[in-house]
Amino acid sequence: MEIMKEEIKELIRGVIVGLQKNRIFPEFEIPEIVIDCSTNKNNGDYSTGVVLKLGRYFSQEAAVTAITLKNRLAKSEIFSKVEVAGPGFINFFISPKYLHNKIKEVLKQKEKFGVINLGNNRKVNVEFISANPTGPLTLGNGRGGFGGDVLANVLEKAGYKVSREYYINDTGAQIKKLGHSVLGDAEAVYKGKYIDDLRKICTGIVPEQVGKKAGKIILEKTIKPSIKKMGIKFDKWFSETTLYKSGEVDKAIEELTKRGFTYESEGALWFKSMILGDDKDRVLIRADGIKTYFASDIAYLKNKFERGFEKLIIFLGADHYGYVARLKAASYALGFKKEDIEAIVLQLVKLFENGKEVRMSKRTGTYVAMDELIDAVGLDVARFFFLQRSLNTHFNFDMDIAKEKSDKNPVFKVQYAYARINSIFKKSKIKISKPKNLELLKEPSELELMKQIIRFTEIIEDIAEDYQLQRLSNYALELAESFYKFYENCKVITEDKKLTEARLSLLLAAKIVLEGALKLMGISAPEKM
RNA sequence: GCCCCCGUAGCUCAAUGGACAGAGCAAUACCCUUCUAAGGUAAAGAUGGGGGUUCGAUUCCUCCCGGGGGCACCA
Repeated sequence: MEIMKEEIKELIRGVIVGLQKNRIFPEFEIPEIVIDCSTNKNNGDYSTGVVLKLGRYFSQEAAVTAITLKNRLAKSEIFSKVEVAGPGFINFFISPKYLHNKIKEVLKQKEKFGVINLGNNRKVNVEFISANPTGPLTLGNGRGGFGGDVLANVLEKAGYKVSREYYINDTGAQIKKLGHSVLGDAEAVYKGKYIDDLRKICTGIVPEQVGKKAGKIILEKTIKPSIKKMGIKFDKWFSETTLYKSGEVDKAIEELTKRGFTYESEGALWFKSMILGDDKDRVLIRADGIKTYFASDIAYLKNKFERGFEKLIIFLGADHYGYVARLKAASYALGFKKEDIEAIVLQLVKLFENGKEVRMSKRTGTYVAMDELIDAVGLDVARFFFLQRSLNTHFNFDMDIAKEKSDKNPVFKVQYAYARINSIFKKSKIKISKPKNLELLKEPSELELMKQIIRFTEIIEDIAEDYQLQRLSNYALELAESFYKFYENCKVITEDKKLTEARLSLLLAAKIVLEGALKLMGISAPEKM
């Protein structure tokens, strides 16, 4: 299925080329043609300011040039009207006939509607959460969790072959600290009831061993159940320990050395990350012989690329921001491309409860775990709440509002629309499998709903390109709203059998897309509410 | 000191460099003998401040003012 914006883009490009051939337009390299989805209905459904960008190639005013372009474009069946406005915008009004055809496609493709081939089946690895197995998942982990999961869903829909991966830091300093904490000795850092509980099960005297045991229990009994509760399924749980056991860490370090990217200083082995864009060089092997977390991370990076992934998407907490530069440096040093690593940095989630900020820290034992949040507000609300916000802004989560007003949460607005559509189908007792009499749909609210339905593919494309997940929740809300307006203005079940069938056909398309959007977000689509 | 993120309506958040800056919650006035009122309609309400680039800036650059986070032989 072609994306409407792309279709318009190609059309414009073709017309410009034609005008150049006929020497009506001068020769110039055609810039990227940007199609805007108009916010104001008076400005058409879509618009472009491409002529304004071409200004320097024309002696006459932009508006005059735009008119020439417009006259050619107006011949297309896609539009019912094309007009020039303002300084030289070209506004497009999508024709009902075109919309009817698109709705036909939706009914034909059903749940496959929205699938595009942007990814061309390329393998992408999405690594997210990857929280240390030292305690329950926090709201920050939740943000990354939902974000990673939904991005993976969208990328799949956009034609990528996606693998979801969780990296388990099951060795090293954090595990040792966990061991101390469980033992309750002077070097303990983590506190909380779960540590006290672990103390009863994990006995021993060596911190590393106790920590490993405790980490395993936390992973299996706390983290994995939480993730299941969050509605996330990982394709792979990757253990850091295996990188050491297989000798991959040593191999990675060797390779960096072979390529001339390491040096020794003060008894430690350093990686020359500074010449590759990092702030400073980084230690791979400490003076005491212990390899750093960064060393195993490089091995992990290498491992991922060697498994055939063309792109690595990594979700990082804001506190790991500084890590991006060195990861990219390492990937370059190993002969991979920096651009193939895409780091998504999550800004912090702050929690407010009873009007006050709750400082979240595993170390002090004061935090609200993801589990508690889901128990309090439900998975659908939790997901929507997180997904509405851009990942790179600070996010204040107000527990009081989430709890109190949960029945007014926008997610219900979307689900309610879905439930209502179902209700209408139930009442109508008419089964629609093929589109019928679509040409009868010409009310403004009907046309608007159709336009909204068709935008789904654009949303998929946009997100697959810029990873701005909040587009999806916004879209779902807009689609729901279009449905409500249709619902208010157009009665579906009437004496007019043909019109009833036409409107049911439209509703079926709306249902398919609404369900598709909710599914991408991992939110349920209830038959009734 | 250096680096990153943020500052938009009373609150929480949107807005691939485009036209009149959108939602939800809160507040105002209407609409249930009508396919589910968790809905609709009407009105009200915002880009921290100064420069700059541009035909056009919430968006890009710069300075300032606020808030947050990084700058380990920790992970």
